[in-house]
This record gives sequence, C-alpha cells and structure tokens, in this order.
Amino acid sequence: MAVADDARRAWAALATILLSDEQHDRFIETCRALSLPHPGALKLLLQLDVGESPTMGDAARQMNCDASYITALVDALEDRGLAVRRVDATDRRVKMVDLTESGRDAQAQALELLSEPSPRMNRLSAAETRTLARLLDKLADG
Amino acid sequence: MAVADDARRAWAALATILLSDEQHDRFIETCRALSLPHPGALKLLLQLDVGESPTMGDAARQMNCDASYITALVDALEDRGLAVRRVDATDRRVKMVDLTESGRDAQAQALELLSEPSPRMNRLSAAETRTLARLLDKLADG
DNA sequence: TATTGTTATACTCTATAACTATA
DNA sequence: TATAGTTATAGAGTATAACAATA
Repeated sequence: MAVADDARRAWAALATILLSDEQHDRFIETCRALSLPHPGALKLLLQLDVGESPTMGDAARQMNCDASYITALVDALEDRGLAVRRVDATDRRVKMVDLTESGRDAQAQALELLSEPSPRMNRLSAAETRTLARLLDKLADG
Repeated sequence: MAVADDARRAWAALATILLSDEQHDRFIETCRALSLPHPGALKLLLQLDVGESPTMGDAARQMNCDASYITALVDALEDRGLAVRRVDATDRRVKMVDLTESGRDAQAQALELLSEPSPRMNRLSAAETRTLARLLDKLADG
C-alpha cells in the first residue's frame, strides 16, 4: 500500500498549497488585471477556445453552475469584447459563445499571470524543478 | 533560464489542477461532512492547533479577513463544540480561540477527506508518485 | 408540451460602519 | 482616548423560480 500512501501524501501537500491562498489571491489579481468583475468570468474565459464554441448550456455544465449565472458571465465577457454570442442557425433557441481575438489575447495574458511561479519554488533544485514540472504536467493534462 | 521555464511550467500545471475545481468541490463536501456552514470555518479549523490558541485578531490576520467575520466563524465552530473562546486573564478585551477535543477529531477527519487523492494520480507510476510526494512536501512545508 | 436562455428575486458569504466593553 | 471584539447592515457572487421564445 506504499503507492496509496505516497499518493495521499502528495495530494495532502497539494491541498495545503491550495489552502495557503496564494493561488486564490493570484486568481483575484488576474481578474482585476483584466477588469473582469466575477472570478467565474475568468474561469469561463480560460475554458473557451477558438473554433470550439460551447453553447450556453454546455458552458453551464462545464462550469458546474446554473445557466442563469452563465448569462451574467457571458454578459461580462461580451461587455469587454472578449467573447460574443452567436445564434445557432438550425435551432434558434441555442446560442454559442465565441472567443474573440481580444478574448484570445486576454486568455494568454491571464495564463501568463497565473503561471508565475510562487517563491516556494526556490526551495527546489534545478533538477527537482524539472522533475516536478514533468510530473505535474502529466496530472494536469486532459 | 531553463530553471525558470520549468518552474513556470510546474506552476501552470498546478493552476490547471486547481482550476479543475476538484479540490474546491472536495472542500465544499468536507464542509458538509462536518456540517460547517462557511468554507471559512473549515479553513479556520484547519489552522487551529492544541496549545497554540490565536486571539480573534490573530486569526483574522492569518485568515486575511475582517475581524467581524472571524466572530461568525468562531461562532460556527463553538456551536458545534469544535472550539471555545477563552478570555485573556491580563487583558479582558482579548479572546483566545481554543481547539477542543472534538475539534481535533474534526480536524483529523477533514484532513483525511482533503488528502484523498484524485483519480488523476493513477497516471503516475509508483516511483513517480513517491517522487511527486517528496517534492510537493518540500513546497507545502512552512 | 419540452427546451434554451433570460429576467427577477432571494440567499450565502464576506466586508464596512457603528457600537460595547475594557484598557 | 485607543483597542478587541461584536452587532447591524450592506455588498458581492451565485442559485432558484418565473418567464419568453423557439422547437
């Protein structure tokens, strides 16, 4: 059961880092930098992709929130020109959310800010840092 | 600059995992399991330690929130018998927050739930899992 | 009649301001 | 008068319920 123990230890450490609020604060700062009012709007922005426009409903499921809130979030993105609604040609009840060019730029800027490593990372050697990056990549993918 | 790149890659992956909401959902579930109404109450509970009772003000600073909210959080913990207020003998304006026996149990239970590894961890080999645990431990400490 | 998205409304979490007790 | 904590109140963020348009 050593693997399970290590896995648990790893996840506990992850939870600790999360609870330290560093990432949470970073997220809030990033919202401000992009003048997005809701944290949810940033999260939605990060989930959009050119050529892969979800419907409002899709977005709600992806974000695990109510459809009415997606309305507010897309309103916020639209107000800032980061996304636009597009009515489905075949079923006019349905609306797609398209990422705009500015939206793509904003996304890149957000990722830049969110990826800024914590000072904690200085505790690791160069080799350790590389190893950690490789392992976390595996976990994050998909 | 390879180290900086690796560090950035690692932190980006961490942000992705965080954004997946797995840990956030876990946190909410843990709140429910302990019937704690506010997420803040769980966070405060996890920061308390036997023999290391912070004052209300200390707790507010640690939690990076307003003193009035600490009042609500400690109320919640007290209602459930997880903590008690104790008036400072020398300055009767000051109150300490003591973790109770039940509080300690609840803490352990919460850590148990929060440390439950994500299915993502199955993507790593036993050796990788061990390495990851070691590296994250280094980051989480302190 | 059922479904997509919106609007109106209410609830939860957190902060600000006014207050009480002690120093 | 200043400080620690509390109470009352207001503000963000999110959900629920009623609604409009389309199917």
